[in-house]
Amino acid sequence: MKKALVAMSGGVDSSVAAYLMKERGYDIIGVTMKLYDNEDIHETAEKTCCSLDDIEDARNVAQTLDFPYYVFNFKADFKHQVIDRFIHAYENCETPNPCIDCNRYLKFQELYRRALELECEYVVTGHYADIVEKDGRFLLKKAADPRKDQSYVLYSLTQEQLRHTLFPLGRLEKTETRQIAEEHGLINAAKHDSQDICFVPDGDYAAFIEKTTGKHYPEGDFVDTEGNVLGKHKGLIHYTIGQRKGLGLSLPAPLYVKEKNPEHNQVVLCTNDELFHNEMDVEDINWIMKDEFTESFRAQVKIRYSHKAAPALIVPNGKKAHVIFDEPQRAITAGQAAVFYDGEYVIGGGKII
RNA sequence: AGGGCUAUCGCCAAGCGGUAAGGCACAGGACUUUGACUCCUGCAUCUCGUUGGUUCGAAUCCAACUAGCCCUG
Repeated sequence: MKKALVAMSGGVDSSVAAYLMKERGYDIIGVTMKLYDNEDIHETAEKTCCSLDDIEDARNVAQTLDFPYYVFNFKADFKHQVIDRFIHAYENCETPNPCIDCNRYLKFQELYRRALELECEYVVTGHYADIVEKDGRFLLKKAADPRKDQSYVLYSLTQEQLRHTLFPLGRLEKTETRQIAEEHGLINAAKHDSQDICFVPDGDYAAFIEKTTGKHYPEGDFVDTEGNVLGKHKGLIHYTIGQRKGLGLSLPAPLYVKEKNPEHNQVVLCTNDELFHNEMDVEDINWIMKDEFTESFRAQVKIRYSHKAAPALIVPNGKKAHVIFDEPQRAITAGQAAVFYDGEYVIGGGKII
């Protein structure tokens, strides 16, 4: 019997993933990755992802479905691979996507390694995405439910990882997932979807960074594109490209963050129209469809999780690429992931510079 | 010291005698496995600098006062 390790967050999705694996006849082990303690994230209440409640939910599901369940301590890896990268990105005036790092370094790297140690052939998660094999190559494909598709956050998966990963929910609609959970008496059938950064439950990521590093990020000037000072900002880490809310400025019209200037510790503001650009550079690309691309090609490109993929010309150069959109895109932001699609398939993706 | 102008929500700003537009900011919610964006709702009523007056009725007219700005000496 094939063995699989199911990553369980305590939510509905991964619980149903476990159920489906069991139904397909796999010998499964459920695992929750303990990513941090509440004191690590400056919280006292137990109401965050991977909290005791979530672990209890996952354990409960494992009991209901009758398979072994463990909690693995990934605190050190999470700190090193996710939180530290998150903080460094903001300190470098980039805007990180920690979920992507968590997938890349924890779920499909560290957890996969542990799976091998446990002689599991597969790592299973509750992501909404699909993996198909074509001519010996494993391709990452969008989920059937376009509203839940998570292929964007999985672009970093290598051939070896894709070969050893299963996404049982890839062909399901979210409503079907909840229905299955309900039908089989899973305790979290009605549990709300997770959202926000799991280690910043109150959403105030800047406060999290300041508490964690103990640093103070100095105040500076808001300036317009002409260099006129418009007011004081609270420190560069508080802002990201395209941001409107929280500037605290009252002006005749809304202004948005155009760019951050670390040399002068300034935040440059502009109108919405001035946020659109049609070119960008991407680095650290993981190519999925082929080992490498040498010719320019056309693709649809997503520049943030909830972005409608936009048509563009990709000019590859090894692990980097220059991207030229047909139509200018709003607030192209360094640090965010750019993922290239060929229809339903992920061609590859990398980090916007 | 004279002369002129202006005083409406935290900021900007409509209103010109008939019973307080709008924008920004802010708050809450929706959306969302990232940050954002977006959308919805709320946000001046012993109220329109103060005090009086005219009027059926005043933020809107009149007077005085107060404050700020400008000009002249």
